[in-house]
Amino acid sequence: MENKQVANDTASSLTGRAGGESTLASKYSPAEVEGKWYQYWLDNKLFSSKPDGREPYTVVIPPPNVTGVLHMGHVLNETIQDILVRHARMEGKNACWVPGTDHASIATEAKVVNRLAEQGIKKADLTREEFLKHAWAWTEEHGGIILKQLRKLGCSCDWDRTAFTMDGPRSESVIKVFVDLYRKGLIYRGVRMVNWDPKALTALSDEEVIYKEEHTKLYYMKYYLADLEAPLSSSEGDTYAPSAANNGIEAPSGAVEGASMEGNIIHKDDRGYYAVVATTRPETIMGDVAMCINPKDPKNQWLKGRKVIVPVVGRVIPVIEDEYVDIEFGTGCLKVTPAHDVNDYMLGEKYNLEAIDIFNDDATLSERIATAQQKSLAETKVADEFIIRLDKYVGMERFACRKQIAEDMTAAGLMEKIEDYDNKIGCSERTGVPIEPKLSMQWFLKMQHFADIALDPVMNDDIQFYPAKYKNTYRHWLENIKDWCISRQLWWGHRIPAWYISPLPTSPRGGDYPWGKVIVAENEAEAYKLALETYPVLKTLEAPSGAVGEGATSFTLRQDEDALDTWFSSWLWPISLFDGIRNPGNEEISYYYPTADLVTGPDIIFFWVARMIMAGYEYEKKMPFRHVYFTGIVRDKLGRKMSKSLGNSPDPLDLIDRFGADGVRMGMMLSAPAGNDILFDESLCEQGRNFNNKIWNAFRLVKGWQVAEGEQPEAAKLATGWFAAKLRIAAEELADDFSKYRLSEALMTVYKLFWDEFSSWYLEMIKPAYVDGKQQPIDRATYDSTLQFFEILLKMMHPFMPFITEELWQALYERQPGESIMRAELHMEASTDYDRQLCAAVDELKEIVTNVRAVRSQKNIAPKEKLTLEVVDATDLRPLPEGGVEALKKMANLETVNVVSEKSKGSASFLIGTAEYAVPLGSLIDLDAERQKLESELQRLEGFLASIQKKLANERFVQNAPAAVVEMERKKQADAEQKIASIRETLASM
RNA sequence: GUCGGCAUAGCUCAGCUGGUUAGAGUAUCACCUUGACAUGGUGGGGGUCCUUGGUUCGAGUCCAAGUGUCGACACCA
Repeated sequence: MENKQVANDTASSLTGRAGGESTLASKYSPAEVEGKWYQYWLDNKLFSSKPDGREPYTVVIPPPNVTGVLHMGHVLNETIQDILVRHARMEGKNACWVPGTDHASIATEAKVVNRLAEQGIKKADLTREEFLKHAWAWTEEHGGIILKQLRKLGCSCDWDRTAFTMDGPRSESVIKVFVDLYRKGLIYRGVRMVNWDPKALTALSDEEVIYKEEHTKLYYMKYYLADLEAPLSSSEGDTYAPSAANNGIEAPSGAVEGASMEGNIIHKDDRGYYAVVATTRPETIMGDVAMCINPKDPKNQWLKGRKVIVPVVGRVIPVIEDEYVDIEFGTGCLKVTPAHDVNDYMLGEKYNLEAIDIFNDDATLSERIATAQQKSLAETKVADEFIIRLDKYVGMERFACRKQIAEDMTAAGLMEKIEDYDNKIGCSERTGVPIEPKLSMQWFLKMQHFADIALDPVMNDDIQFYPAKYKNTYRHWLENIKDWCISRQLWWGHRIPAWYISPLPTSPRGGDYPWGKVIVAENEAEAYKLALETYPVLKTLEAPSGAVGEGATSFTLRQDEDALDTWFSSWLWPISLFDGIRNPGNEEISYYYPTADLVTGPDIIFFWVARMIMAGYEYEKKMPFRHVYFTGIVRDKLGRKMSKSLGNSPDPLDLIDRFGADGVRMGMMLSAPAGNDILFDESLCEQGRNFNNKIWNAFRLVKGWQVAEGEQPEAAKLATGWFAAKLRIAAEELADDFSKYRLSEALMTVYKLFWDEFSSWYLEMIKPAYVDGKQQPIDRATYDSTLQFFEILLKMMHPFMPFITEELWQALYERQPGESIMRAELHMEASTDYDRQLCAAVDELKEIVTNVRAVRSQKNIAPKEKLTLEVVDATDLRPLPEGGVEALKKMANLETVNVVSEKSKGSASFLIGTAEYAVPLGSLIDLDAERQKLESELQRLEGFLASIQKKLANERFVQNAPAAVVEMERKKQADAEQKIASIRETLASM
């Protein structure tokens, strides 16, 4: 409490200060500053955007799940967006960052179901309306927490535009699009094999299935020949090839004519001949309707045309032949279960096989298995030894059943063997449970049309991907596109706008009436109208008493129960946010669309990115965004994915408390090279916080100075000229980094610019001296320049660190109410050749200073002790820029800088380029150490020279290399020779 | 299995169309409680640029093969 009071005073005393003595705390305290400025930005509507004459810069947020909480992945993603948005805003663009949340159909519904379960309520006991009431309550309770958290991070979203994928305008847009696509013939309904999530009880799209490696078993089961009368071979043994060489062991009689018995692998035991089928899912034998072999499989020729008995079940099934079967896998015998495997389904279609669905929706065993068994046993006589009554499995969970049936089969002698097997199992992305392929009636979107319109713009870089490698992934998906299953057996989501025409109890039945026909329309009234138009026969029916409205007739409409896949709303996001679906061509969509940059993870390139591109071209005839920046996955510093179970995922809000939002943002960006995974390390946030502190203290220094009118010192004149040049050059580097989305490099550029160039060099060069323990005032010109530089630096840093830069920007000069660094534009002049020369000259000065400091360090000379510097063998000080001598004296703490023809005895010398400098050390000199140092330098130079000479001695180099390169080598040679001579001379004189 | 990315200092990464004996940040070591900042200052050490071959006057950079690693996609009854 007390602490806070002090800090508040600090903050308020800061604002409006114009010079004078500093009472600022020596440590920057972000907690006292960040909330204040965020509120200020909100109060002054600084995030808000309206269409105007400026160039728009639009970003739509990848909407986080409405009930989600902020995690490190969000921090990365949103920080990048905020940096881009703030940068664009400061370029003078009309930046608009639209926030919002996603209803996340399946995830949210699962959460609501769980919560209801905790209260002892089952979803099945609720009506749709009741359930939705709970879901909305949950959404309102937890919804938007994440948006609040984004404010802590400093995100400059236009909050007035906050949208939700299930709010009014977005929902209407979704429905409109569904109807439109249906009418275009791109949406259809049909029974297909889909990915069924038995926990969520819904179908999923192919993209929602993730494959997991698992250690399972491969079960080898015996399928006995149904022709029990076939004569057994006279020989013993399980496996043999009945060739002449094998003592004429006979194959079972009745083989298909012409089938070669050569190389067959035949099994038999005392029950008879059998085929072996390998499967990972023995429980699915209950749905077996055929066995399939490859007609070209030499080891299974003997099975051609036969019938086999499904073990346990006792059903007699045919052996069919199809080249789909892999001869090499298992035994080459495939059991065909059309209801429970995608490929088997295809075989079933091809050979007109029955599909026996053995599971209930929750993947427990259905009663149907028992009924089917009874039916087939009634048709065929199968000995009891092959059969187990299936009643015992009814209601059993699928994995329990698998275990049980394997045990039972082993006990009954129906199992040949069981092997360990590594398998990849398709699991639900959301619930994690293994997917059950299931035949069901679903809605699909035809994708070929969309793939056709969405491929080229990415491949020819109308839409640019960063990094570009994801173009390949994108192309691969589009070139192998499959139809999109868009219906979900869920309630939380956009309900499919399809109605089925149903008779009333009083309605006549019969072929003329369209009972069960589907009508797709935006709402029920429309559907009603459309039904009557489409099926005029409905008009002939008498309206029951009490029916109202024109054309009211004796039928009813029953709406489809299913909801749409969440992504069916997300794919419209860049359009629906500006109401482009409901109001095509409105002012907002015309102005803000296409958006500029999309920042998202590569994991949703198909779910979302590709589909937005499709919708964009379908509905706006234009790309939805110009650039896509794919972030990496945030991992811990050991490279592991962040996960709750590992406990290696820090809470972003906790990090913000400890390091400040600016510090966390910086920590994140320091480790975030575009496109690579991010190895997040808390110590980077610490580095960020330290940088904030550095900025803060530089500010304390500058604002603590007394200003006096007076001559500008030579050193300061040089420093201000140099730093102005440095800023111009840095601005160009920054612009280049931004244009390539190299944000961590841009950050590193400003980091070094501020810390090294500004704080360590510039401020030290201009800092007024202390005389008699009192700091001297600074001259007006230098002070003014310094404040200007500081302001430019703050602007450059603002996108990365919005809070501290606002705090200091406000305090740097007198500001008007409502003004903000956010809206302060940063326009820099182009750098010149002169700038570069000046920087090179100052770099040389810096090198001299560094060398003198090194001499001090090596000789243990206190920084306070003044030294002399000799410029050896020069006629004057011309190599140094104007003011350079003064700057040198100040930075290296030199008494004098002398031009000498020969350096003093007992001095430490060094070379900068070809110029030699010496620091006389008198008795402090350690000649041996000095000699050693020079000799190692000499050795290095000689090696260097040798390599150059070798190059130049090579005729082909001199002939083939560009003249400029050869010239450069010659210069290097001359320089090296000169340096060597100079060192030799020194050594000789020692 | 197919395709793609990556491999450079202890760590994380730059290094662009080949052309100084390879750079940054961080870590580390030594020294420094100076008057903005010890969340600091100054200085130092640290590399077989994964391996092998090739192209070239010249390769961290281009090509090929291999190894390791990460990812996408496909199949696996």
